[in-house]
Amino acid sequence: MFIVLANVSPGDSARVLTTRFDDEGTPLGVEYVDDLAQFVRAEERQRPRWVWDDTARWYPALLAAGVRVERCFDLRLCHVILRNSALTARSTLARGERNGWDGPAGATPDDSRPPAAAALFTLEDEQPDAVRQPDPVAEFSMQQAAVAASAEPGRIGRLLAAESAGALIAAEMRFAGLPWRADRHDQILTAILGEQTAARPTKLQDVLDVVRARLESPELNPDSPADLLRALGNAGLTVTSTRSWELRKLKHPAIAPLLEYKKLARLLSANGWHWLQTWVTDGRFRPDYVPGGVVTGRWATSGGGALQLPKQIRAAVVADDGWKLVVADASQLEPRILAAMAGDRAMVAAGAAGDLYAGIVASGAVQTRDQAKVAMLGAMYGATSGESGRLMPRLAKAYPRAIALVEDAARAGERGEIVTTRLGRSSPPGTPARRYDELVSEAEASRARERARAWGRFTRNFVVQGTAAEWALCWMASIRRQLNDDAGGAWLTDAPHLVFFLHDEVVVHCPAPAAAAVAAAITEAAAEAGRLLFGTIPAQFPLTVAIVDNYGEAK
DNA sequence: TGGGCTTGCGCC
DNA sequence: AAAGGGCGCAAGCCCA
Repeated sequence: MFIVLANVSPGDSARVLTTRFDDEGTPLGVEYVDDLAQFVRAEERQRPRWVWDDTARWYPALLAAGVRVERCFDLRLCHVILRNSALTARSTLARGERNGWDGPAGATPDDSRPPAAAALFTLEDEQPDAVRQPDPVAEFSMQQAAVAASAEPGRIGRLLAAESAGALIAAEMRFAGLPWRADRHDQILTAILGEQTAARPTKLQDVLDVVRARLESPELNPDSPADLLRALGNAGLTVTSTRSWELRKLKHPAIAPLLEYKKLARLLSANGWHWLQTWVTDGRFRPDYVPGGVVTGRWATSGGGALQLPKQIRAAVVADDGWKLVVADASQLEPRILAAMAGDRAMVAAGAAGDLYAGIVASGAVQTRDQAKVAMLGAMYGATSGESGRLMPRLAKAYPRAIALVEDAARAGERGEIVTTRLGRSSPPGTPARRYDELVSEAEASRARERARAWGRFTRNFVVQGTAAEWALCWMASIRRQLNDDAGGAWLTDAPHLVFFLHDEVVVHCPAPAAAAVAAAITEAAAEAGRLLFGTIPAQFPLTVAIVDNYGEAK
């Protein structure tokens, strides 16, 4: 059963119109609801799929009221997938004009945004009302039709379910928060940066003093690339940028302290006391996850930089008393995804024993594990030069199917074609290839070729990164389902629950006695995700699982 | 003063 | 060692 939720009017957020459908899409009736939380709680016993325009708009209030939902269908996220997918390209939805459902999250149809702003999200002026108040029931029907008419309804349907489950998880993780000990964080900062002072923390100031002395630039602002470049030049050091890896090549007594300064300054500005004060409250870090925020299907975050949490401060993530953190990450996920989706039996076999890179070495394709890693990264990112570029042909010889898959994706992108992940997420349209001899100058033709190659590198990576993101969504959805099944009706934060997600890594916060069972569930979920995406292909997705008191202990 | 751009670097 | 994919954020810079 599906239950579609819609606001009755823009000005009345309390009253909700609910429309019920059976599994075949037959409407069963409508009902007005004034206490949504109570309604949802009661209906959950029948395990409906809740259909709404935007999980981030509906679910936080339900969670705050103590209500969880098991399944949902996020119309906005699903619309974007169906709009672009090659599997639904002929659907009415994909062929229709862009409308309010194509707008960014937050520009929801019936929020209080003034008409002028809403109009920014449509290309058509004649239907502003339709844009501001699109009908979720009509949209839902259109999406169901698009899936049903798809050449691969199973795949695209699985993707929509996984994407929607991700939206639920994102809201729940924000609600629960990542356990964060401000006192530990402060200790880490003080140990590395020194005591907080009005100007710079003491250790940061000390190392800056050394840099200024050795460059004989007492006024140097090290945070200004231009100023730093000037000072380096005055000291006889010729560099074109102030990037760390560039500076590392230089021989000069100022370089070591300068690199040290950069490292400390980065910690201070990105995750220092100011960050702590801004993002951590009541012992929890609550980042704003944005499911589907990256074109490849990866999540993004908005504010707090949760996906860039430096290893230096992860020790501040501490389980509550009597609780543990179960930290799991998928080893070498992207190359394994590539092997599986290409059906490259040799590469799948190379990963079967545990370390994929060691397996590649054992096959004789390259000499060392480092070479295997660099060559694989080059294959997935499109390296053209350096060691990575040189090793690629050897990889192509040993694993022709895997390499052909990424090469084909790159060529398609260069021609301006779209590429598609395992479950059916397609890349945005590129620029159609132009005939270079039509361009007026060789310089212009050269720029056009480079643009095409760059887009090819993007599409090459898209199929791998995007399919890995699908695997991760399925993995996480399975973890959530198992944890929920095992919770015995306990509230979200009273039982094991997901608290963090980082592309190929999850953290579950759980009572200590449950940790071993949680680890087993996470492991089982990885196998299930592999089956969901790749069926009987015997690809392994091994995990590194750690049961720890703080995140810093994991790896 | 504030918006938009660039630079550099953290994560995968 | 430093070429190749995807991001977000802070600070400096530039200009209105």
